[in-house]
Amino acid sequence: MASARPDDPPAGQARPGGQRKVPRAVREPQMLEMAGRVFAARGFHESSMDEIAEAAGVSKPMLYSYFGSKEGLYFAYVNSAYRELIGAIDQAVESAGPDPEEQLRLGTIAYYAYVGEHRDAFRVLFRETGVPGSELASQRNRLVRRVGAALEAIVGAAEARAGGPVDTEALAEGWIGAARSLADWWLDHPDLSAEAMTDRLLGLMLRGVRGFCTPS
Amino acid sequence: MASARPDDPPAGQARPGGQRKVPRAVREPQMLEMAGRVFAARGFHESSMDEIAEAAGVSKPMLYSYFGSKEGLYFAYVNSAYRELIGAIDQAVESAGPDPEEQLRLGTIAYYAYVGEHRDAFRVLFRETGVPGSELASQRNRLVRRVGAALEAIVGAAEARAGGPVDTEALAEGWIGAARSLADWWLDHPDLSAEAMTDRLLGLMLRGVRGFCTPS
Amino acid sequence: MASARPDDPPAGQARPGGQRKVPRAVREPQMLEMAGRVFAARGFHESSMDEIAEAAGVSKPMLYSYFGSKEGLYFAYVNSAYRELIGAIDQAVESAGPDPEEQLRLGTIAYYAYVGEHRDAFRVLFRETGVPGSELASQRNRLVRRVGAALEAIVGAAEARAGGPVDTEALAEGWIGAARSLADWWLDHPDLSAEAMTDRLLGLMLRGVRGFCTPS
Amino acid sequence: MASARPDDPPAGQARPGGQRKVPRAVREPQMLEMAGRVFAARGFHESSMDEIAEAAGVSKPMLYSYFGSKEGLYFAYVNSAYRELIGAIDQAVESAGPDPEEQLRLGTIAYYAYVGEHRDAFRVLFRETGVPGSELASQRNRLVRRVGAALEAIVGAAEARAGGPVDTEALAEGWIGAARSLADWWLDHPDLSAEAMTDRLLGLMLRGVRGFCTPS
DNA sequence: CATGAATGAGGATTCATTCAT
DNA sequence: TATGAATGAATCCTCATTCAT
Repeated sequence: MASARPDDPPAGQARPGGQRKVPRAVREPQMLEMAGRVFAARGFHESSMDEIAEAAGVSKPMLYSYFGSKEGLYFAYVNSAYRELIGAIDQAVESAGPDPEEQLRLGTIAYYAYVGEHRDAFRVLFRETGVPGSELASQRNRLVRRVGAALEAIVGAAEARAGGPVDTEALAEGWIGAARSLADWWLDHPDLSAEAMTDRLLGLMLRGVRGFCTPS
Repeated sequence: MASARPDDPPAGQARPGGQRKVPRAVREPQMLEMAGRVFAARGFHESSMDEIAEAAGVSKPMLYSYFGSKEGLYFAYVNSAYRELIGAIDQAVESAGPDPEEQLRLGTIAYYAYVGEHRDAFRVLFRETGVPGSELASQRNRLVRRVGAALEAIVGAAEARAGGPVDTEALAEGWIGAARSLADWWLDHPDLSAEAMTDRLLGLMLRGVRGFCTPS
Repeated sequence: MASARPDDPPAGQARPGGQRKVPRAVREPQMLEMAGRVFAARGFHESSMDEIAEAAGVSKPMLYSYFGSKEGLYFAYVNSAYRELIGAIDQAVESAGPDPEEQLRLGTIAYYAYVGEHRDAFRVLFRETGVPGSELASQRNRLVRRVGAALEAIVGAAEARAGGPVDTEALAEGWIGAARSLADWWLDHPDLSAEAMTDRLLGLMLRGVRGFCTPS
Repeated sequence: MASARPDDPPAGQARPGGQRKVPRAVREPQMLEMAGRVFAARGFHESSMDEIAEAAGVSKPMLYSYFGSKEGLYFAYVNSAYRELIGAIDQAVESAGPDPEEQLRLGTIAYYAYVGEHRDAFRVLFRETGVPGSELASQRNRLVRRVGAALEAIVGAAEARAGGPVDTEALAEGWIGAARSLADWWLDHPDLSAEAMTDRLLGLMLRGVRGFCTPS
């Protein structure tokens, strides 16, 4: 599965020498950081404790002494990342006034700001990695293009002044993401019909799509 | 990681006798079907060819002779599933008239119908499996609840007549899914600011959310 | 072990249609010939019955029905090759007069002529060891005895005071080893004739053989 | 192919307790030694890492951690053996005076002495071909060049009018082939000393080499 | 605190070989 | 006769995990 290595994790600053007696409070974040890079680059299963240990400039027994197991390390990383993300969002929301829409806007900015600054964390938290996915792109793209075409037709080529094709692609991605998540949720609430799910999705998204035609 | 096995794949009908000399055209779909079940239940990496072979009532060398490798098998399944899904959507879209919104509606129904009837395929195609995910739920849910609260506030508890809390949760899931997908797309188009991404997401979703307050 | 593939075996004439009902006397040599090519190119262990069957344009069960096993096929090939080689040498020796040195010379020419015309056979016969070789001993010994007889005649039973039969056998082994190595070297310097190779070998060895008669 | 197991490799001293924490410098030669026994007894392909590991009283992952792969282990063994052999020969040659024939004689004695004391190494080095051998070429060539140099000195650069370097190389190949075959034969007639073997080889070959100087 | 050394367990893959047609 | 389909049995190799220092 050589092709699955997206990009080798950026080698890390692993101070060669590896000081001894570094206090836990210092070493732990270092290890988490490097673990995150490796997890992001390789996915959970393709990451080996060996590589993480080396990247972090630590010996494997250290990893185990700190985190207990590979999963423990993974959870520790995911948790800390989630905590950071949610913390950032909470702070942004609090800094907003009482207007829920403003809260949503600032929270979303915080979300994207976090994603922009912590690509690795985002990859680990939200992206499907660790599955031989490269060849799936073509099929996935067909789906995106299908949806994109329909959305473009709705938006209307004429009115789509600023955006152009790229915009519609992003729209389609968002649409599919929402559809997927709703379906995901549906799997745990199976007492609804496909039509009901469709109503929900359209109810949520269609106005927004239409809105791109007319000035808000 | 014994606890990570979500639910044992439904055992399959693997006729113990395992007929010999079944023509290829018959055996291949059987194998794909069972492979799908196992992949859906365990994820790619946790699925072993041994288990798949046993579930399919076939010997491992058959799997290799038909699909070449574990990845080959995975791709074969994913491809056939994607093909089915896209085929179903295309058919639905064609059966719709020229109205793009109607196309979108029927396509979406087809999508959910497919998901409803092929849970395994959906899991393999769209769900991140194969990562020790169970314990992440709590964190993820905090995020959903944050968004859900904001959305609920917008929708207004008073006006949320029919939906109730579940609806808002679904809404939040959809929102997060869209946000995630847009972020995913952003990773490949990094020349936009976090604010620009936020504008996109709000532009797409906010109207829809608002719409839940007022009769469409 | 990709680097071990010296040169892909020359693809063979495997008639695509694969006639049915070909009499054994015709098919068997075809199969042996192709088997030899593959064995020579890959070595015994790296050759798969699949590849041989395909190269010979036959199905694997045919191979088994004719030769019983992979080793059976290998032995059949080696045997037939040895038989050819020894036959050629015998004929050359007989065509020589009674002079043992002339016999040796003509026999050696025949040896190199055979090697030159049947590179594959040479490779299989003399290059590969580390192979289920025990049963080949009989054939090999015939070759040793041939050479040994000629050498003994040269040395002269009368003068061979100290050495006795064992000595001549050792002599023959040494002779054959040198001949083999020179042939090996010839494979990489193919611009010499069989006669030239024979001159080299005789020039190197004959004096020594003669020397065993007279006090050094 | 049960009958193909010539003689089970001599079981080794693999202390059942298998000490832990043996330093690498100690364990590596142990492993090589046992690997050599197994390779000699079975040949490369018939030797399994499982068996070697067990014979060496080590776990398989150790083998891989030390040598990387089965081929790596094989090369490591062959290399060390070649180095030893060539070292012994070099030392003997240096201890000889300036006379090339004496050098050849002492070198040959060293060769047979080594073979007599390291049967396993000899078997692996010279019996097995048809083995991932490409990288062995360099070592083999060193041996050829050693012998070639001595022969060339005997022949005399001055008199070697026609032949040139290639000839000497062929001569050396022939010499080594004869030496190897005699050693091979010696393995089955072990009641001779290394000196006796040397006498035989020199008696057979030396006159021929000398003959290249003077018109026959 | 920190690690070099070691392993149990299991996974993907291949191949000689044989039915059933 | 001839073969497409099928498999049991290994083999190489990797990895999370743990002693002993």
